Amino acid sequence: MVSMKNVADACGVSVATVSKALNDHSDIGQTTKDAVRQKAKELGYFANSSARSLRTSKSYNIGILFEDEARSGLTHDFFSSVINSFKVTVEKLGYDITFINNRGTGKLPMSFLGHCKYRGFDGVMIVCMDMRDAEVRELAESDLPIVAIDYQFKDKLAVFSNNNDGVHKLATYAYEQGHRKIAYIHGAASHVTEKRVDSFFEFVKEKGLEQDIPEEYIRIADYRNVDAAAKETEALLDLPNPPTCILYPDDFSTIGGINVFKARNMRIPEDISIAGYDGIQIASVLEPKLTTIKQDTVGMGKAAAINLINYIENPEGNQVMTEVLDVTLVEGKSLGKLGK
Amino acid sequence: MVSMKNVADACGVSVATVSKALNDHSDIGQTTKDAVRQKAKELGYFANSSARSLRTSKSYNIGILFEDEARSGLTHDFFSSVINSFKVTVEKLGYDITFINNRGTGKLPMSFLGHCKYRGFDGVMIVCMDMRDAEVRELAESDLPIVAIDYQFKDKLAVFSNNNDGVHKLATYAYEQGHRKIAYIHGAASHVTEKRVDSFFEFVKEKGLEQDIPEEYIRIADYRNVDAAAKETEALLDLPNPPTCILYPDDFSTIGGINVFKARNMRIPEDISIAGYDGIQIASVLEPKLTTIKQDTVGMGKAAAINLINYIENPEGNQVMTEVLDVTLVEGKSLGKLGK
DNA sequence: TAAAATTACTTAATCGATTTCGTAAAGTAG
DNA sequence: CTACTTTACGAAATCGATTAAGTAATTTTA
Repeated sequence: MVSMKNVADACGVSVATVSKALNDHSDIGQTTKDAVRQKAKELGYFANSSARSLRTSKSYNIGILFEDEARSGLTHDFFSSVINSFKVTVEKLGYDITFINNRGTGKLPMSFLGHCKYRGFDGVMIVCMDMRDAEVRELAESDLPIVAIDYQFKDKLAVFSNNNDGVHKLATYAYEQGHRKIAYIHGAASHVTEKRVDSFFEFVKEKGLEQDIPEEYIRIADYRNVDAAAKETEALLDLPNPPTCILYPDDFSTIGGINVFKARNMRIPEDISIAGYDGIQIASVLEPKLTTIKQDTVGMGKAAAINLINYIENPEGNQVMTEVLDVTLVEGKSLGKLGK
Repeated sequence: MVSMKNVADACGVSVATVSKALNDHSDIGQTTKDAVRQKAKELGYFANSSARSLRTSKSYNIGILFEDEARSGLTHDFFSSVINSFKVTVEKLGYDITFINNRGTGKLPMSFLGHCKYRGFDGVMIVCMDMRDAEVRELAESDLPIVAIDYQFKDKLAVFSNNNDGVHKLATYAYEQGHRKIAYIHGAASHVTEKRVDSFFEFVKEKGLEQDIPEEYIRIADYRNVDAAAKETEALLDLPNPPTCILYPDDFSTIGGINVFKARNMRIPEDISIAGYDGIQIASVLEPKLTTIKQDTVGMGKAAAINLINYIENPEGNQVMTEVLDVTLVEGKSLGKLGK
C-alpha cells in the first residue's frame, strides 16, 4: 500500500508536507504542491479514510437505519426512492452512506447505536422502522445527529410528508366530485397511518358525513398487500349499502381492488371510483390512470440530507429541525364525477 | 469518547489486556475477561473501526457499485432486490455495505477505484453499470476482490442469471402452446440483452420458424418503459400479419401492452398472448396473472455475497468464480393455447 | 527439588494521516 | 545593516486498536 511516507520519500520532503500539499494548505509552496501531487499520482497513492478519521474524528460517512417490517427491504417503492434521493444528495455533499444493522461487524454482536459508534458515522438517517423498538430508541436518544423520516424524535431532525393534508385533500376531492359514500381502506397501524386516519375523520366531521360514512367503510389492509386490499374491497362491495368511492392505502394496493372490479364487471370510474396513495410510477401507467396523492419522495430524501449535513457541519447555527413536504393531488381517471 | 485506554485504567490493566479480553484471546484469564467486559459496558465503550482497520487492514466493509443508466437508482425492482439480498447476506457474515461513488469524499474528487482504496473495502460488488465505462474498467482491473452481476470481468467473480435459458424457455413454452407468430420486444442494448436476443434467434432456428417470425417481429423498447412498450405493441398489432404472442422486455413493460389491448378491446389471452420477464411482484397481481420468467434475484444476491466473502477470507482456496442461477417459468394466464 | 512448561499478563512498535509548534531562510522595513 | 515579517517546511505527538515479543508467577514434570 502506498502511503504518504512513500510519497514523502520519493519527493524528498516530510510526511507533514505531503499531507498539507494534498490538502492544499496555505503554508506550502506551489512548486512543492505540484511536485507532491504529481508523485502521488505516479505512485498510485490513495488516501486512507481509516487513518484520516481516526485522527480527525470525522468519517464523512452517514448511517442509514432501514428495516421494513414487511421485509421487502430495498424493494419498497416509497422508501427506496427516499433513500436513493438521500444517497444522491449526501454524495454530492461529499459523504458516503452505509447501512446500519445490529448483526455486528466481524464476529461481535452490536446494537444499532454500537454499530454507529463503531463506524463513527457523522450522522444517521432513520427511515421506516418500528420507532418504538428499544434499540431504535437507544439510538435516537444518543448524542448523534439524526434525521428521521415521517417521525419526530425529541430534539432530532425530522422530515415529514404532509400526511394529514394528503388524505384530507384526496377525500375532499372525492367529495367535490359528488361522492358522499366514501370508504377508506387504510394501512396497518403506525404513526403515519394514525395521522391519515385522523385526517380522514376530520374530513368526515368537516363535511358532516357521519351518516353517509358508516363504521364499516373504514377498513384495514396491510400496505402494499394486494390480496388484503382485494379482500376488503369484496367486503365493501358486499355491504347492503356499498360505497361509491374507495380510497386505498397505497397505489400498489389498488391492483387488488381493480382485479375485484374486473371480476365483477364493474368499470372504473363509471361504476366505482378509486384512488391510491404515494404517486409511484405504477399509478401513472395503469388504465385508467390512477387518481392519487403524490408524495415528494425525492424532496424528502434531499431535505433529510441537506438538513442533516447542515446540522453536522454547523451544529451551532440556526437549524431547520422539522420540515414538512407538501403532497400533490394527481388527477387521474380513476375517480370520476358521481352519476356521470 | 471512551477508548480502551479508559477501560484499561478503570480496570487497572493494560490496553493490550483490554483488547485481548474483548476479542476473547486465549491468553487472558476468565476473571479478567469478565471484569473488563463489565467495565467496558459500564463506561459505554464502543470499538473504533477506524483504529481497528488502520491496524489490521481489514474493514469488514463491502463497496457496492450501482448506477442505473435510467437513473431510477434504488427504485429498480430487479437490482434493488439483488442488492437487498446481498446486503442481508453480507451482514449475516459480519460485513457492512457502503455505496461507491466517484464524487469524492470530503472535498476531493475521487475515481471509483480511488474511493474503494480510500475506504479500504475488503471487496466490491458491481451491479448494473455500463461495464465499458473507463472508471469501471479501472476498478475491475485492480487487485480488489470483485463480484459482478450478469457480467464477467477477467479473473473476477461473477453471478449470472441464466439469460439464454430464460428467453429460450419462454419462447419454447409459447411454441408448445401452439404459437408460431411470436414477437419479441427486447430491451435496450446491453450484454444481457444480447444474450437474450441471441437465445431467441436460437429458438427460431431450432424450431425452423424463420418464415413465421419476420424481422418486424423483433423490436426494441427500453427496459421498464411503459410508453415505449405501448408504442411497439401498436406497431406490432398494425402489421398486416400481426403476431399472436408478444414477449416483453420485462414485467413492468407489459403494462404498456395491456393498456393498448384494453383500448383495442382485445382480451388476454383470448385475442393476444403476452409474457413478461423478471417475475417481480407485479407479475403475480395483474389480471390475468402474468406468464413470465422469474429471475432468482434473492439467490443472485446471496450467491454474490457468499462467493465474494469466501474469496476474501480464503483467497487461496478453491473458489466458485462464476455461478449461473436458474430461472423458472411462471405459468400465469396471459399466455394461452392458440385458438382456444 | 531443579528444570521445564504453562498461565496471565505488560511493553512497545505499528498502522497512516493530521496538526501544533518550532525554525531556518528569504524578504522587507527603518 | 539590523530587526522584524513572512514563507516554507519539518519534528513529533496524537488518534485507538492490534500483536509480536518479553516476563514474572505459578504449575507441572522428571
